[in-house]
Amino acid sequence: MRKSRIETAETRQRIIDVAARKFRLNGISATGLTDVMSEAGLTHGGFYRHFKSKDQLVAEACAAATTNIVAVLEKVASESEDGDGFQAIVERYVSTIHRDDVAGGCPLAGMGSELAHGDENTRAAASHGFRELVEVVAKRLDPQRSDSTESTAVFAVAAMIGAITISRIMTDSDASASVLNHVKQHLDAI
Amino acid sequence: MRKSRIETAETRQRIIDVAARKFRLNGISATGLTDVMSEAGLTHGGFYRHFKSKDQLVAEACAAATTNIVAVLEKVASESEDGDGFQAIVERYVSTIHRDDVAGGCPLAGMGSELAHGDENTRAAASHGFRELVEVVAKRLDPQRSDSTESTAVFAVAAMIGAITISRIMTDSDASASVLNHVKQHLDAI
DNA sequence: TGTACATCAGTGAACGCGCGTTCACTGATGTAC
DNA sequence: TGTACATCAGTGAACGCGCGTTCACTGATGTAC
Repeated sequence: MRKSRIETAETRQRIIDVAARKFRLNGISATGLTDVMSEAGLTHGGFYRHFKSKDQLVAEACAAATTNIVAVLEKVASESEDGDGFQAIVERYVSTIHRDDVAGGCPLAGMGSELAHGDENTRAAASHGFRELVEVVAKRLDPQRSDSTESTAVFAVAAMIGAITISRIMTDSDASASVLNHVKQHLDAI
Repeated sequence: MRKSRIETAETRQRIIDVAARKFRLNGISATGLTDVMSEAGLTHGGFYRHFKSKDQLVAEACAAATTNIVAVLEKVASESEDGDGFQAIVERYVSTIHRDDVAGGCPLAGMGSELAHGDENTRAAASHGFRELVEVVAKRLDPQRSDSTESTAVFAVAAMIGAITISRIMTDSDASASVLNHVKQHLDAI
């Protein structure tokens, strides 16, 4: 039954990707390893050939998810034809598309409150993700970065994360979209 | 063993209060009914004399927690001696004190991502809490409220919730406090 | 106001279930000669 | 390059445990006369 090194690496990556989606979609505590493994096409017993604990998977899934959202925003910004790219980032992040794509969205919004209860490595991965997010935004706010650019970027990212978190809680879909629009408008005015 | 109507009502309230604290501190999924009941001084079997399910408790605990944070901010604003009260609200909400008081803090920050997975009643309670929060802030931004005041308040509350969420995730305590300070400064400038 | 009975808050055991984790086993892959 | 053996990815059963929920029972409270 042994698999080749390439297959093993692919399997490991597949587990991380599935976990990253499930944790965001249903929550970390609410997602079982059996769920993750079966969606990755495996039985749960093999999990510990790849990770030493669920906590380790959580940390790696968090890192993978942050890397992904940062790459998406980087791409969106660099492809934007007019402006500095900041507006394009906001347009993408603070949108109903992002709100409705929980499994593929920003992990800081999708599992923010649960990440606060994570272990050291998980919180470190999430912290690093936040810093990268801030950097992407800061770079687009002002290529010659200063302390105040950094500060503005922190503020913007906090508002973006808060907006998506709230928009996913709200029961009224229109009110939810309206929250996103208000936040978008204020961010554009920064 | 039957208790008086007054005692029954007190017990019910005690369960809600304990739950509201535990859910914020450790997360909703991660908190068991046995935990809640034993901290309320009861055995777990009696739970269903007061609530028909855990979901119902989650919804009521969420409502209780939002009512509480709104009252705190209302009080802080009305007691503030200078300014319009908005600054006092920001000072209180976006603080390391709030960051470190997870069990007694804002439920939208403490269990935000988990509330998005809640049932209809839970999400309705959380949505209502958000609207109240926005109203408290809007009232202090401008007593003669307009649509744009409302919009600014939504933006401010989103940033506040995002800031506390992030500050609790970050591993570096100084960096965490610095995020709060940056957000606080930008909100004060609104 | 006093008595007889119904109600029901709280107890503690039990339910089925899924959790994270461990382990003996399998057989294909990787390694050493 | 070919063979012999060690490694180890994945399987499937099992572990102890805590979960949400149910239930028979208890005895003090509430109600009806």
